[in-house]
Amino acid sequence: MEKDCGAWINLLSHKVRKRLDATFQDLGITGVQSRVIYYILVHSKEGPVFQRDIETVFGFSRSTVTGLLQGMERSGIILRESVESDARLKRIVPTEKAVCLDAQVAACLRETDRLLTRGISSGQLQLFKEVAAQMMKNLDQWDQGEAEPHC
Amino acid sequence: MEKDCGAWINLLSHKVRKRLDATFQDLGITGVQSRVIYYILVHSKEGPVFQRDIETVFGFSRSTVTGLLQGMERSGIILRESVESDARLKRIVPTEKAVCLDAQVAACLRETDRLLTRGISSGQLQLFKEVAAQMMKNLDQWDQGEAEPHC
DNA sequence: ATTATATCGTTCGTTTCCGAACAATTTATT
DNA sequence: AATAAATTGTTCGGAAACGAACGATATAAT
Repeated sequence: MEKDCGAWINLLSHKVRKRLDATFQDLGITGVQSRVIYYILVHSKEGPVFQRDIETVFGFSRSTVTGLLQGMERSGIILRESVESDARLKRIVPTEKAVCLDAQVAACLRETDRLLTRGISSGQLQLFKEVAAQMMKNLDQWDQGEAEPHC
Repeated sequence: MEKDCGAWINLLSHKVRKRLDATFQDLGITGVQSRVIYYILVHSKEGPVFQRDIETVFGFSRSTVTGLLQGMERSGIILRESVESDARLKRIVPTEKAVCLDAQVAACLRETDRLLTRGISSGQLQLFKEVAAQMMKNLDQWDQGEAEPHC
């Protein structure tokens, strides 16, 4: 029985998350949180980061982002501040605690990526990313269209 | 900012699941359930299927499989029967309802895979799978070893 | 035979994810 | 100016995933 592409991707994704969770357990944050906090740390230097940025960058749904950030606020690694210029928005701000984790988080993410791509040439990796990008495009196109006939 | 491999994979995985969920909504089953029921339908012809088979094939944890199958039993697409020869095991049996869905499920899974791989040559796809396999091996190796230094 | 070990499934609490329905606010239309 | 439409975030219920701790059973070791 041939395993389809989706199954491959799902399985791989689980394993990656599992590894990330284990890696960051000592730091008191989860794998997904590590990615989000890293993004916030990097981009809040350049300008304000809002919830909807997390949505678009990570491809999470609105409600997912809400829950995720609530958890992170509870853990004390971010704050969510109201914005005067637009009352709908909330600015995501990293706390002291998050800034302290910065170097460690970055190192862990790099290390995990190194492990993941062990034994894979940069050329192969490049093609892998290209294929992944194409797949993403395919799914997004369908998502936009939405009107395609169900099978 | 370079997006790391894990992020790519996670994002892609979500989108695939989303698409599968939407596709199977009309049939009253979820995306993951569709994969599992397909596996069961195919393999229960050859011999009994137990929960642990689902574990190994899909890479899910024990508790995940329990919950998944409980949901499927509640939906009436499978039964879980005790086995006389070994009281620990439970045989997973597809119901009438599941058998009726067989062709549709198979078609939907194929269709989703077709959409996913649109615009990707079979050579590229082959390499994609090889890279994914290597990544899986890398993660499994670490999982076995476990003793590697945390970053 | 008894004890130890391994296997299989359940339960519990938690995180991660979604869609749908909602409220509040901003922007566009007219 | 008033109404319509779009954007942002929340809440709710549920599915999908995990680890840890547990009980029951089967197999191995002594």
